[in-house]
Amino acid sequence: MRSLTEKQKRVLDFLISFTEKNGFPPTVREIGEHFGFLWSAARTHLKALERKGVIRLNRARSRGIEIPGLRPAQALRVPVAGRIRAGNPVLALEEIGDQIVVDRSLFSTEGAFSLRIVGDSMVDAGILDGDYVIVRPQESLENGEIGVVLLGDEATVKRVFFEEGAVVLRPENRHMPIMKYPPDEVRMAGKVIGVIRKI
Amino acid sequence: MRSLTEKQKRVLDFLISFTEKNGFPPTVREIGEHFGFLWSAARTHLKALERKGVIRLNRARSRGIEIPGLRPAQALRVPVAGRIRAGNPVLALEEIGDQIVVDRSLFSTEGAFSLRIVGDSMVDAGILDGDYVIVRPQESLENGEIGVVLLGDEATVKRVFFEEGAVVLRPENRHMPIMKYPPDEVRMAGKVIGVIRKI
DNA sequence: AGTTTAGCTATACAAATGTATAGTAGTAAT
DNA sequence: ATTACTACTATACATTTGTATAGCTAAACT
Repeated sequence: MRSLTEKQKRVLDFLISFTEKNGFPPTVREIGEHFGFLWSAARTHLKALERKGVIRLNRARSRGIEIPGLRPAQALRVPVAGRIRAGNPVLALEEIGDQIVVDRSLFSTEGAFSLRIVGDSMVDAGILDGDYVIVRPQESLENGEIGVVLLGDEATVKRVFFEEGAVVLRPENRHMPIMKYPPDEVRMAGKVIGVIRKI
Repeated sequence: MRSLTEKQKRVLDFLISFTEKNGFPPTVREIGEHFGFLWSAARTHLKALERKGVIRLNRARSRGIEIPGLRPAQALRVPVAGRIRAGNPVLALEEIGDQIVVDRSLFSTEGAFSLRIVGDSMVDAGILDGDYVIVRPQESLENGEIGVVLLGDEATVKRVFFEEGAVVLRPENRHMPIMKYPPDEVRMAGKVIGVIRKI
């Protein structure tokens, strides 16, 4: 494949960023408008890019530009739960207000959900008030992992240890007390696999 | 809003699943083909759904069905810089190894980039070793903000204060010393606007 | 000097897609 | 029974979008 000209590179970059932003490729006229020229010029660029093998033009459909190297769904959509209800057998996420997009290469779990942290109980683990935690739903935790635990209908994020006859919930905050519960009073909702903070 | 009929629900479900799968909504003819009827029937359904307030029909563009609540692709791709060079007038990101996808509703800045944190100098601000910080490029910082600072070609994340004749870089770690530099030895690369951690 | 190529304007036309209207049949509500 | 609505067929037409062709200019190449 012959190398691209500067202009062709810029057009290709626009195709990629437009597609990633909108989820679908631009029309020839949108390309022209963006660069300030007519669609026929855009069309010529597209045909040059196709001739050089970096895109494919899918006739017989509008917005039919295909970019082989472009990984399509790099984004995973995660619901932000306002409440979690301990349904049976599965947990029910309630008051889903929003969805946030996370990177599949970082958080690949289908079915993951998110919670907004309220309070300072985990500051020593780098989880601050207002942070989003990404949670992989699972019914059990390893000793010492940070997880989402249900106490009745209350969901809380703590570091979890298992002792004989007790589940120990340890806040990561020197000023807060460790709590112990009988195993039948707590239920694991999932493991915290990530943190996202907006400053 | 009046409730939807069974058929209208099925059409709406198809709109949603098609859009999530493909990234863009179907055409009226694709809807008709899927259900086995003509496009004019699909069109009537769409108008009924619009009348009932669950979708909007964006005239003046093809595939113009908008489903509120279903946001399109909210993904912003952010490069992860391995090095930052203090070019003039702009900074040069070097050794870009990867790109991560972040949520536009959280981090909307075009031109943002990301750095991988090495070390524990910011643990008390909830920024741990291995975290990604999202950075909005800017040449100056407000007093007390967390920013990316260039000392020569070395990039470091610190909380920044300005005193007379000195720039103060304060690590968020009790065991590390505060550093002061003459203003002409440091250069601001950007403000830390977010943190992403994979556990 | 002549030729090719990139990069554009201008315009025409074709195909895809959206929109509207007329009509039929069935169902539900008043 | 009448009205309104759903759910479709059939068809016409408007708009958007893709494609092609004929230029024109500048730069690069032979």
